[in-house]
Amino acid sequence: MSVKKQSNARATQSIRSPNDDLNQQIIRLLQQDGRMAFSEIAQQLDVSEGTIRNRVSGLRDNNMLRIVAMSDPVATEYTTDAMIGLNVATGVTPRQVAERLEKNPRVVFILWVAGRYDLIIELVSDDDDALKDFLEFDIHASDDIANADVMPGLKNFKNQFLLKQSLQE
Amino acid sequence: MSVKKQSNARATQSIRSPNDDLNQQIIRLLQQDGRMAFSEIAQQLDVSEGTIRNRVSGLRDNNMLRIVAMSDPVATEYTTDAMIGLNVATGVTPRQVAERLEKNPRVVFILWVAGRYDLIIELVSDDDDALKDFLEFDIHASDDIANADVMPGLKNFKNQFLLKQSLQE
DNA sequence: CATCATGATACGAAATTCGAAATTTTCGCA
DNA sequence: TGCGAAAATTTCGAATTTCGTATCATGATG
Repeated sequence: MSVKKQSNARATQSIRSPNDDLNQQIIRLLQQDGRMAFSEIAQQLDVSEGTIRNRVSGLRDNNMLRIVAMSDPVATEYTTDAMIGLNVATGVTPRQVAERLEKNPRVVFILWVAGRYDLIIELVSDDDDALKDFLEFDIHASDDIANADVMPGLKNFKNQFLLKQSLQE
Repeated sequence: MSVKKQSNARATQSIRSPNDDLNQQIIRLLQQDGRMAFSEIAQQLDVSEGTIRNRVSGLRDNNMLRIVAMSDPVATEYTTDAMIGLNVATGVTPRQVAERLEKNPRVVFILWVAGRYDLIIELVSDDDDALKDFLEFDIHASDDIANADVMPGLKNFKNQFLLKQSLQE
């Protein structure tokens, strides 16, 4: 399957956790069952329960991991969704624009990229005016954006974070 | 009299959902924290712990509820992350391409869009060759893609999980 | 080499979950 | 309206898990 680098004490010194591979394995188990007992995870991964507890709470505190319930109807019904490719105005950094847009709760994803655009963002909402409002107030009303390519979502085929995650069963 | 849509003794009865409002409230709480203790849920909703336990296991058994961990791959792994805008070849539908790419576990997001591209996908991985391999085997080796704009991720400013309910916190 | 910091572990106490039986509620039906 | 069966809820002691905290191991630092 994957590469499985066990003791790669190299650059994987992540944001705030050593031994990243353990975190990945914990996450992998919790992705299958978000309620799996820490003690069982510990047993499967051959470490102590306290370690699992510390790791999980650490990951959660840093918003790197979220354990939530999803009910199929709800999860499948978020739709009005658009990807927007942005080019920032001259003299403005992508970071500055990102920090402004970040505050909008409908913007759920902001990635600084190289290539045709400077930023790619994802906009979701449950009401049809959201896109219009966003364009009006967050894009056109600001002079830090030179160009915005709006690509309305038509159908979401895959989103690792939404259900469907049940693979490998 | 009562409009509540309380116990619709129709087909929904057999599954296991009498008092639907209670299920909704349970789900609402678990959407905020998938690990909330049954006893605490019970306390908040003023029913017994056993009821919560029965409801949750019933919902889960019937695949009406899923409790999973979601991790931000970019935050948890040290990954290369790319957004790729795709245009499908003539005579091919975005759906067909999506169904092919969907199988690749490194593709975590596939959205059919209107606009400059047909599909926008997100690729994550834990090693640097992944992008090259993906382009080689999944893009160039296939004749269903007319164009691919690769935009390597530079920095992820925001990646909020795309759950409707997370908007209302 | 001592010290400090960080993470892992150990362990008793508190809390939670579990299984199963008892109780209550629901609902069809005469 | 009342009865009985089925379903849902509650109860409760035991098993399990989680939690708080102290201790240990490992590096980094001066």
